[in-house]
Amino acid sequence: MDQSLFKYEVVAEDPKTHARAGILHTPHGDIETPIFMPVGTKANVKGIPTETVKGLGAQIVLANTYHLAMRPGADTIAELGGLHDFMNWHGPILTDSGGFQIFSHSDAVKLTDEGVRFIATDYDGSHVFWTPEDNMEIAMKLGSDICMQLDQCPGYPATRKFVERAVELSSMWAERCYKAHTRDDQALFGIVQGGMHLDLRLRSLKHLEEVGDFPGYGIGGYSVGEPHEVMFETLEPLVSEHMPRLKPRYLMGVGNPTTLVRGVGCGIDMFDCVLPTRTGRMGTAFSSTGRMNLKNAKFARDPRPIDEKCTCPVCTGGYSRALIRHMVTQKEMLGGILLSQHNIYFLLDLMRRARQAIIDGRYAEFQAEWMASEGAADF
RNA sequence: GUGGGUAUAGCUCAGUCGGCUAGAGCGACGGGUUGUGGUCCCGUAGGUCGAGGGUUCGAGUCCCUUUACCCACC
Repeated sequence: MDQSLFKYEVVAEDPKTHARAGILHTPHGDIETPIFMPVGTKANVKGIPTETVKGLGAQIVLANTYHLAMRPGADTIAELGGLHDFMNWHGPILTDSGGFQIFSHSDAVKLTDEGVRFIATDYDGSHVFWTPEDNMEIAMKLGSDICMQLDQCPGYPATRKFVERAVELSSMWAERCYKAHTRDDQALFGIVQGGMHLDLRLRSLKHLEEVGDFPGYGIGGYSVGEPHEVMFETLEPLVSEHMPRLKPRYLMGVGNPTTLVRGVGCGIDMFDCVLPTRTGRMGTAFSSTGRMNLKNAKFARDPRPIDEKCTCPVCTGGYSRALIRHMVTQKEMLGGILLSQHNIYFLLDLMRRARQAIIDGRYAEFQAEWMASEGAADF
């Protein structure tokens, strides 16, 4: 990999917290951090056209190696010019490896040191065996700007022994991914595991640093069922005291608005989460006054926008709570689409404001204001 | 008018030989969802079993009367 294509610059550091603002360069554009990355697992952010995703302010989107390898297949995408052309998104793309699917499909997965065998029960039930090398080959065919190593993500609760083995396996796979990954215009991030044990987290990080010079680090295995305080007990010291300053830090799969604000305070640069789109499709909206369930009867005759303080296209576009409630309860697809857009904008805007606060040197105040606000109450 | 059928939750319907506090799906109401197995998951409310009488230890269930609706035939 050509490190010069993926330079990470720290633009500002907050004096009182560990928050920092940065720029991550990629071959398809620069990313201003901290950033929220909308999830587009199967080559689209569910329900939202790419130009709209861009219009909401997204700078980078996710896609998923496991799902795209199953359908339509890595060769098909490569033949069509790669993932950017295929999904009609010409900005930066990050692909997850399929490590999370080892966790979420755990009853249809066989894990060995050599690799992972998936039973594709969500497709046609066929059996697929992947080594870390196979996984890198797929990622390189897809051609995302950033790909993630294959890893094992333990759930919660988990025994220390189980988490320890996941760290060992993920470290071994990190080394194999690192050696197999040869594409210059694509960055490979290692992933720190270790569950809720700080010493295992540090061991995992140390392994990765011994493997090679990763251009960035994912932090996986959080938000898998543990209470938020349990997460921050180890996340805060891990990130603020031990992770290299000049590498981007990506907290995988997180999360809700409050966790993002606190995560930035710990020094996290990148987040992704299905929460805004999944809960949006089911009728939930983020707002400055907290979580809203648009299915609630109290919105049936409410002419106001979802969030009166929100400047997103949905809230400024004339869509009332009453209409959105009607669409969601009647299972009209536009309801979930509009809520997904609003929720994505909400997190993107939150991170934009967080970045400005860091640049202004007042992130501690920003975080305190958020934590005291109604918006933080429900999360 | 005659014969037959139906009537149970807001809706569509189960309910065994008469036997515990009458169920389901949908709908309503509320909650959930964290590197997308998601039109998904969990919970709550809601009944004079058309009405009246009878048999029975016990009736949504059996008998009689009655009302409404449906079908067929005059």
